[in-house]
Amino acid sequence: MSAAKPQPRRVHSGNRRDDAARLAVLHAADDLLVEHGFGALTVEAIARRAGVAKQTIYRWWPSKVEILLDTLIEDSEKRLPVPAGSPTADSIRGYVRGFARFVTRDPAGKVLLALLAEAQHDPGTAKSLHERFLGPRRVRERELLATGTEAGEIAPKLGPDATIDALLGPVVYCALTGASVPRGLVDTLCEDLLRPRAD
Amino acid sequence: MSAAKPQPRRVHSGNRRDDAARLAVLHAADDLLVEHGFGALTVEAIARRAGVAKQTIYRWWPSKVEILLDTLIEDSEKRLPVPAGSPTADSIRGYVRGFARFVTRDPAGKVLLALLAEAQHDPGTAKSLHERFLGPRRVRERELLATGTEAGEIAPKLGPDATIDALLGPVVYCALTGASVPRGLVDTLCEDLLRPRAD
Amino acid sequence: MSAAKPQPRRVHSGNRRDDAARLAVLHAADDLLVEHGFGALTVEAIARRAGVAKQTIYRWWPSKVEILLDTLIEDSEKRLPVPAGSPTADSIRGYVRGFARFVTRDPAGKVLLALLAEAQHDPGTAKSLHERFLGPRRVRERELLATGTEAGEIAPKLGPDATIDALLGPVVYCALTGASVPRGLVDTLCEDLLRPRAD
Amino acid sequence: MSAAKPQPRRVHSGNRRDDAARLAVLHAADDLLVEHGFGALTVEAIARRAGVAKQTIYRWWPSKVEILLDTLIEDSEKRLPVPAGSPTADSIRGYVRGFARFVTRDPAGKVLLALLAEAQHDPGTAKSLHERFLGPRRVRERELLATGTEAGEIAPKLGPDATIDALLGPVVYCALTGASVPRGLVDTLCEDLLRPRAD
DNA sequence: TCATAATCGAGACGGTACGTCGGGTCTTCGG
DNA sequence: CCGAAGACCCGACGTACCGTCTCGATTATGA
Repeated sequence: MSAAKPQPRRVHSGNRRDDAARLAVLHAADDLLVEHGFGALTVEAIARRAGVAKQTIYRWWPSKVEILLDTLIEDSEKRLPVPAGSPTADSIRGYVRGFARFVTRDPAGKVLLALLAEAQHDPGTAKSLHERFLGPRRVRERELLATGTEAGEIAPKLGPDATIDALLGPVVYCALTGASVPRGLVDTLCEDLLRPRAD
Repeated sequence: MSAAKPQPRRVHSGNRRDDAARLAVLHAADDLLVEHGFGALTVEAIARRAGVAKQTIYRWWPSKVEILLDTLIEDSEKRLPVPAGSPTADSIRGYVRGFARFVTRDPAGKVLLALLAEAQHDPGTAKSLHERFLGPRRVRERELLATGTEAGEIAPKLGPDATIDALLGPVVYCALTGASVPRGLVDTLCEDLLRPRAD
Repeated sequence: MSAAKPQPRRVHSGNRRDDAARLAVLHAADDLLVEHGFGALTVEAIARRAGVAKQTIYRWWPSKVEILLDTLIEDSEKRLPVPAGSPTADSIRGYVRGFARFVTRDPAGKVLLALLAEAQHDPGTAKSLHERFLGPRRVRERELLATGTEAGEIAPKLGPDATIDALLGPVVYCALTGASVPRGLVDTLCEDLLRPRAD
Repeated sequence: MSAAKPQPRRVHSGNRRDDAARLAVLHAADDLLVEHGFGALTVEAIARRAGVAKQTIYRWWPSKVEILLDTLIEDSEKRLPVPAGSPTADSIRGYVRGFARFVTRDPAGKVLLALLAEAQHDPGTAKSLHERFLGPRRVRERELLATGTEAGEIAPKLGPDATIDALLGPVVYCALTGASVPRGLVDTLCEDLLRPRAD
């Protein structure tokens, strides 16, 4: 590091999309959200922080919401995968517990909350969030329940969507209100909703 | 010269706060939110629509969020009161059903969703929402459960906050994702959570 | 002074115009102009400083300019009277010297400069300034020259208005540009313009 | 679809300053001053009239005063240059006459009067006006007198600054009071002040 | 080999809304 | 009726971002 070169200025890759710029944007967005909240998440601030021109952002993302969706999708697939294969009652309960942890403690969970919030303010966000995150994930969650039911691991008394809403809803609501998820809540719901009465 | 009086100009009340202006602001905010969404809810737009000077808004409300809170508090007390007196299992279930209707179909419910959303973006909103709406209402909801439990009407298996989160959370989550509350969801939850297994 | 009475609140006189309020306004205007410049001279600031309601100002003065004109007229008649009676060449020169002092050093002179300036920005000010100050004073100055000429004290080579403009103009210009009046300027002009060449 | 191109929208020049915007601002300011006076000369009005964003004005000018100074400097150098080279008594008198015309009849002269006025209200304006207009011009005027004196064309009886103030002051004063410069005033002053007594 | 084409940083541009300030009008209330 | 107080509508202030644009430089590609 020489003092004579204060800005080593990341060199870009010519003709092709610059992946370094892409990552810089994603991380800048993530960091700004976590550090200063959604209010500080302006395109200008992201560009500043990422050391990127605004135009570079607008070239690749239609809005800051899509940036957040990109990070959310990547992170959630790493840190909160929907269990595949043949689930057990335990693994399903584990997923709900993981969801609670994700949404209340993981920085990436803040991104989901922020997008869920922004979706209330802007229909375009709602559409994107459903198409790119909520919808696909819900499909896999339904498969999870279906496979578990077929295998006799669980016997939900409600329909699949109702069951999922009943399990995840309280967790999300707690996160949105800044509360921690009360101890026992997830387990009780899993027992009540996934086991038949005559268990 | 008579026709040259183009400004009938609402007359205001001198030294005291002008209640007509107050109501005009509240209604304008409500209308704008319902008609064009939170994104269009700027102080300038409210002022324009209400026929009021911006300064009059800033004089009485620190932010547009407080305007919405004012309307939410007024409306929710009219349209979704927490049952007082001695509750029955039925009246408690009725409250949860009413909550579902409020939050998915009542225009005033949109205000709650918008504020819950904005609270994710701005800590000040979160604070106000808790202090002025969520907190006081939660107090009354806890009393509802406590009275019902003492009277032997219900026997919740979870703690009061967990019970309330488990009942209202799914409803709020459905509303936030734009889904309607699945038929049977509320009833099933009430049965499971408010009655002991061996009922 | 008792701590229990923080505002001794000047008592007003009921039915008649309150002269204390009138003076408080005039002094407040004067003080604000001298201390913080014309930019700080708002009606609100005058009212604050004078401990007077805005309406009291608007009731008696059509604008802050008229307030300044009131003080200017009062002060200039005290501190820079146009010599009356039978003038000598010396007394005329003394008047011009006095004018220079007034306009460059006397705080009341700042009021004249401010009004002359404001007259460039606002035709109403120009009108008032002429009607209430410049015009009447010019009348007396012309009389001064006329009487002096008749008495043989002076023999102006230019017409009366031209002479006055030529004598006072440089002084005003110096004041406006923040310069002091160069030594010898006034005397030389008086000699050249009031005495015939072959004197 | 072809006629659907309603925005011909002046195209701007990318990374560099848009000269069209610069000129639009200068002309808008000039026009507003002449048409509606300094009172109507708000940044918002200039922006509106010039078809320019407010930010574009604030980007390049610290205040509306500097806009006026820009136009004044440009215009005065075109329409009222200080004679260069070797002056004659006639060319010097011609300059003073030109100054009188400029300040009483040329729209650009109104800009000078407005700035001189605003300088009374605001020290920053005074500073700028001196540094960018009055000072440099005064330097050239002193050179004019010095050169003329050396050449024997004139023999001022007063110092250079006093001479200039005595020549221009009356003209400016007449302009400020809305009067026309009395016939003979300029010529008489030039004769008296630029020629030695024993002429 | 070298023109072409796409990307990048930079940042000017026309806009909209922000929250504040002062202007001038009005009404209430106490003396 | 006067004066203090202060709410009201209005419009300008100077700032922050929006999303679009043009620039000049950089670099991989293919004629």
